[in-house]
Amino acid sequence: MIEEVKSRAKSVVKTPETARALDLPLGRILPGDCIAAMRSLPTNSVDLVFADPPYNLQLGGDLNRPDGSHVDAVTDHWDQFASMAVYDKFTREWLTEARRVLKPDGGLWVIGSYHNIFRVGSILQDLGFWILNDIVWRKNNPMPNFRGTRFTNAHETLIWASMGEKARYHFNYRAMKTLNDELQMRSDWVMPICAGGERLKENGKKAHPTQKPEALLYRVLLATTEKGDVVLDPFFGTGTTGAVAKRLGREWIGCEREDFYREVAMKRIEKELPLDESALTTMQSARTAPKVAFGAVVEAGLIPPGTQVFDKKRRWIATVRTDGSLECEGKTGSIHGLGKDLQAAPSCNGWAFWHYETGDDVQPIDAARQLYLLAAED
Amino acid sequence: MIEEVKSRAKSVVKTPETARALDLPLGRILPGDCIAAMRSLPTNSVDLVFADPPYNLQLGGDLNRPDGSHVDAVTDHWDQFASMAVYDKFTREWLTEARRVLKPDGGLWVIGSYHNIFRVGSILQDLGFWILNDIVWRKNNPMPNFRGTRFTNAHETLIWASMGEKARYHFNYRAMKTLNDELQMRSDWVMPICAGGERLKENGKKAHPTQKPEALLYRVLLATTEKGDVVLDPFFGTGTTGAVAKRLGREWIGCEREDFYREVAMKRIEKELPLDESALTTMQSARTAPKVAFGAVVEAGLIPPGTQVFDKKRRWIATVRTDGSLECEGKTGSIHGLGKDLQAAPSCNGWAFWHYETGDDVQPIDAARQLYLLAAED
DNA sequence: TGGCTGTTTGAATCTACGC
DNA sequence: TGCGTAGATTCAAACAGCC
Repeated sequence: MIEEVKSRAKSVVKTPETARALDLPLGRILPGDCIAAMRSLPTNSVDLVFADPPYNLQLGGDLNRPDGSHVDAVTDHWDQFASMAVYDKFTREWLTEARRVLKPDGGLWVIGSYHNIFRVGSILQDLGFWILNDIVWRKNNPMPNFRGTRFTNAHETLIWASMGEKARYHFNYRAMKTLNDELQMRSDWVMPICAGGERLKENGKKAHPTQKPEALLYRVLLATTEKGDVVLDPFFGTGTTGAVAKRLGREWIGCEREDFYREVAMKRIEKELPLDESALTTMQSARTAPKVAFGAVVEAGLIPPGTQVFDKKRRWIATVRTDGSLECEGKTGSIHGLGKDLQAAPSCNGWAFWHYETGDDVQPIDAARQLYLLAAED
Repeated sequence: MIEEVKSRAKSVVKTPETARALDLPLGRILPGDCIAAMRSLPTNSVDLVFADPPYNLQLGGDLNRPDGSHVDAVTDHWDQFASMAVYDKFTREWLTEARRVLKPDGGLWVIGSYHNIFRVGSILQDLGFWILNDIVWRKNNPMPNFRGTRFTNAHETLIWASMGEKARYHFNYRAMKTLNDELQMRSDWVMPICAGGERLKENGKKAHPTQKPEALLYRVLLATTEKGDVVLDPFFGTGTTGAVAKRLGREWIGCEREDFYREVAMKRIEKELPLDESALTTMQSARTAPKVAFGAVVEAGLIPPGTQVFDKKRRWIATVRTDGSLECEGKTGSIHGLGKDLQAAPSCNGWAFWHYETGDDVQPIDAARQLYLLAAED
């Protein structure tokens, strides 16, 4: 049996029931300003924040300088500076609320372009968030630069951060590797822009100018949340985050000030169907890094007690014992520990270090672990 | 003293003579701290600043690969800063000097990673620079994430900025489009890291831990400078900027406080040969570069009829025919079409797929296309 | 010489858990 | 919260060496 992953999955804690006990407005879009809306949420209650903040400076209504004076024309350098200060203040405020609402092991994602992402990145670092990666969404079909004055702006940037340098966070390494054809998922993601049937339209016009592709949210949520986690999107728009969260069995909360977007989003999410339990469970088991004890592989008879295992160059030959430990030249230990000791190395991955004979072939004992995993799925 | 800028090309203004009249230390590496060194340069005198500042990596303990080998990390003293505030102050100071030294129509490039680029981007915006693009250097061979804790950090970010929102700047749109097979050059550039023969070594050890690939500087300088322009690199290191500038007929000035790096850089740049006049003229020509048919390359004798071309692994060897088509195992077709058919692939870039022998070297046939383009116009 | 195999290496904020 | 220990973890490209 695959042993339960206790700490990372935290399946006990992360149930919708727990979330509801905190009186979270799950599956709802809070109206009004997102900063005020987030203030109504309890502290340490949310597992992930995904934010797609505006980066034009029209933050609704007139612009005001930090001292309250009115900014009338964004033309001269002072006014650029003033409007930038307004944007920074707004950014600091919503990030501060996001930080309060997040659990200590929660995650933060923000997407932006060169107009705003440097402001956002600096401010979230100043607030104590710890950047884990910056991700580049490389667009397959970007808008060309019609005037030929710059490089075609063919990407957007996402920042993924934890609550602090020492904070825990969730990363489903295996799921990402599986998604990427058994190679580590990289920091550059190639995806088309949102178009075609996925693009929401009302009366033939696109409902939202910057609707994000569902594939983007799919990867974000699969990588950094568990089933049942609560995802908050402070700039909900037409609800891509909510739609994908519902599909993947995650709980969601949105904030959106525009009535029209809230209506479109609710209509959209109602139509969304969650993947059924078995699909999610399969995904879950594929995702939670299946820790297999070598002892279980021995127990299953894939590498019986007494088998000789050896390093690639056969400098050391060890004997497998009933409890899954190894014995070599009078020393004993786990597959990792003994490999480490014999080589006098700082560390050793026993699965890759030790080999065994399979018929006419020699393979790392990791091959037996793979067989074990295949058998365990049925 | 500086003449008014009238046109984009400004070939009359941008001569080394003008620069020398300003007493610029062209072709020299200024020792000591770059901020002090830049203070010795006249105001409004430089056309481009390319900066590869310390990233402030803030690494933890040692890191080993899964095979137990040790990762040679960037632990040099020049990358250590006491705090983010100290790093910000340093960044503001060198950017301020860069701004003073730059001409009103000058350009600024900075390269960094998520550790520092958000600080740099924010500060340069605060100083009045106007971001024109952020460019993503997507590495096709990055270092993996050995512990499986995050996404593979597979890119670095460059910021390209002008002196202000209304400032003029230089962008060689046509040269970029030609370089990109007649498609607009995008904001994501795929290039390998600096390795192999290009990587400078002293006594068998790498001379500099973070040497940048010449291809990167080549594209930067070709895109945003003219022949004869003055390029300043405040973090010169082993002189990639200087080497490529010299090759492309640009003037250069470096700042570098480490004696060892200065020595290595000067030795390197002395060996560098400038491209000849006709090649440079072609490169900055604003005239429409024709899309090159492989047949034209054959016709020009760069790859004569009868030449054997082959894929990198030499699975297929084809013969070049007079009309620029290929023949292999009884099949014929264009460089793209035959490559596609042989591999049973959905598409194939024949310029990159087929290779040929050049003296003692093997190169993609695209190299011949580049030669053709250089020679095509006087 | 050539093909094959094994080794080395690169801007990296790189573990989890129990006591 | 700090420390000790068990356990898990890599991709592409350039070289070097060997047959």
